[in-house]
Amino acid sequence: MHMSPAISFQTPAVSNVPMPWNNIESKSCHEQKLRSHEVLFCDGDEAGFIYEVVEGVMCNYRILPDGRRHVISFAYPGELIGLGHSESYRFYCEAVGEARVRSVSKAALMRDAQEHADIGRCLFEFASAELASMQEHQLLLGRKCAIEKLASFLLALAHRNCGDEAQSAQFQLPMTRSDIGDFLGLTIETVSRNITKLKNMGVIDLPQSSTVLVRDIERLEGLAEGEDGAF
Amino acid sequence: MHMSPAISFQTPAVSNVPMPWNNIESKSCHEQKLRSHEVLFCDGDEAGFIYEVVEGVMCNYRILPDGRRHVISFAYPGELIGLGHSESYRFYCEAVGEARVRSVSKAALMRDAQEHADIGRCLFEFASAELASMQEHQLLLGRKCAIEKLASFLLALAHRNCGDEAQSAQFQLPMTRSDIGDFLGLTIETVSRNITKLKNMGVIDLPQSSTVLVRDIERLEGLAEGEDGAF
DNA sequence: CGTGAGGTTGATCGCTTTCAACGGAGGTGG
DNA sequence: CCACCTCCGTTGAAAGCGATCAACCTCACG
Repeated sequence: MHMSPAISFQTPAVSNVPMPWNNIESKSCHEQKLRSHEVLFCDGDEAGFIYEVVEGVMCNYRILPDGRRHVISFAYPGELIGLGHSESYRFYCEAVGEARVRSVSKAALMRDAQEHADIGRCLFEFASAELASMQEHQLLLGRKCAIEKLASFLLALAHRNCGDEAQSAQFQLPMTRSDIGDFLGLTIETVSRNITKLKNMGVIDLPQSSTVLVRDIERLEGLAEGEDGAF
Repeated sequence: MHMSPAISFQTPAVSNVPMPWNNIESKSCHEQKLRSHEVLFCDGDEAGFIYEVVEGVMCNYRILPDGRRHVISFAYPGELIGLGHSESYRFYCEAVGEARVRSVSKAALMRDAQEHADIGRCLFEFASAELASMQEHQLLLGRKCAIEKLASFLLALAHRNCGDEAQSAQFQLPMTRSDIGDFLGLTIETVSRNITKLKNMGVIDLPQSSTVLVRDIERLEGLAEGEDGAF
């Protein structure tokens, strides 16, 4: 039993177990298709729905008054968006590429949770898993240097896309360098430089700028945890 | 209705509403007293309990293999510790000064949640509120400079200790500069320098090194949000 | 072929860290 | 009672890392 939080992805697994409310609330559930960069909801919008990503990748972000942006998380298929909001959403949510999401009315969900305790429990489990991965991400933001951040990020994507056991993994980076930078607390230039550095070290390869091939996953793991990757 | 998450404290309020399980689970609930720096639980311990802080301040932190430390949150009275863990705790928890906590068996709590939907819902609300404040803290860690971090931190403490409406607020800093640094992603020296800077700017005063008096709360709010405090 | 967005690379700057010394408060023992 | 020690906080000087500014490259698209 492994939960898939929307927030961050230090927790690798993606379970395709159907959500428990699928059977119960199918009538208040409906799917929508999003174009690239289409906005699902804005900071301040009434938070009426919780969303499950069906296909594609969603990006949750906030913007400071002076324009600085912070990407809170990327949400992959099977993950939930919209937990942790009360009356109104506290961040923006948009599609990174084309995407599909399933919306569930929050009111209906809460009503059902009163009768079916396992729904409430399931929501709590999701929220817990999300908390866990956010704690991991806080550590990254507060205490890791640039190359450790990149290594951690790529490692998490490798696990998410290719499973935990894969020795060499190839996957896409659907998001821009700017998205990555705003997620890791870095600038695009620093992201680019350190990806290049990892490539020059032989840890990864970049067939295209949006395709990553992990060559040495153990080394990547070492770097992510801060094993002196100088030279 | 305001929740009090244990994690971070960008959400100011502390409600002293009794937890809903107090009436139901009083038998599996008991209080313990902690000396200064006494450890409540360790990273890896079996996560059998959820704790409510009754008195004092608790500190949740993690340690990287190479010794770097990251403080996830400080928990004040009325707040919960131990949400977001599955089988085992994923961080250390210790008392900042002397403290008292009330422990609730997680198993008993989960069992009761199956029968009383409002308990499950309440836990979910707590977890949601915690998520919200962690998102705020992520923004701080990823995108704010040192003085903005300090201003945000002191502002949050002022609200927590003195209420939202107080014009000038005085409060204690029970934690060390090292704790603050590890919470904000800074070194002790940078913490010290920027507290001094705020003092020299006339925004705060420091009767003792562990007592803060906020002189100009609007200026502090401005700095916390990044209104160019260079001048 | 021109255009524009996204990505890379180089040079320089500045903020935070690092290293180091000092000061004050509290506790202990002579 | 005072010397001494340790822990915590402050301050200074220097170094380093990531940010900033700027140029160039690449690719998709009209």
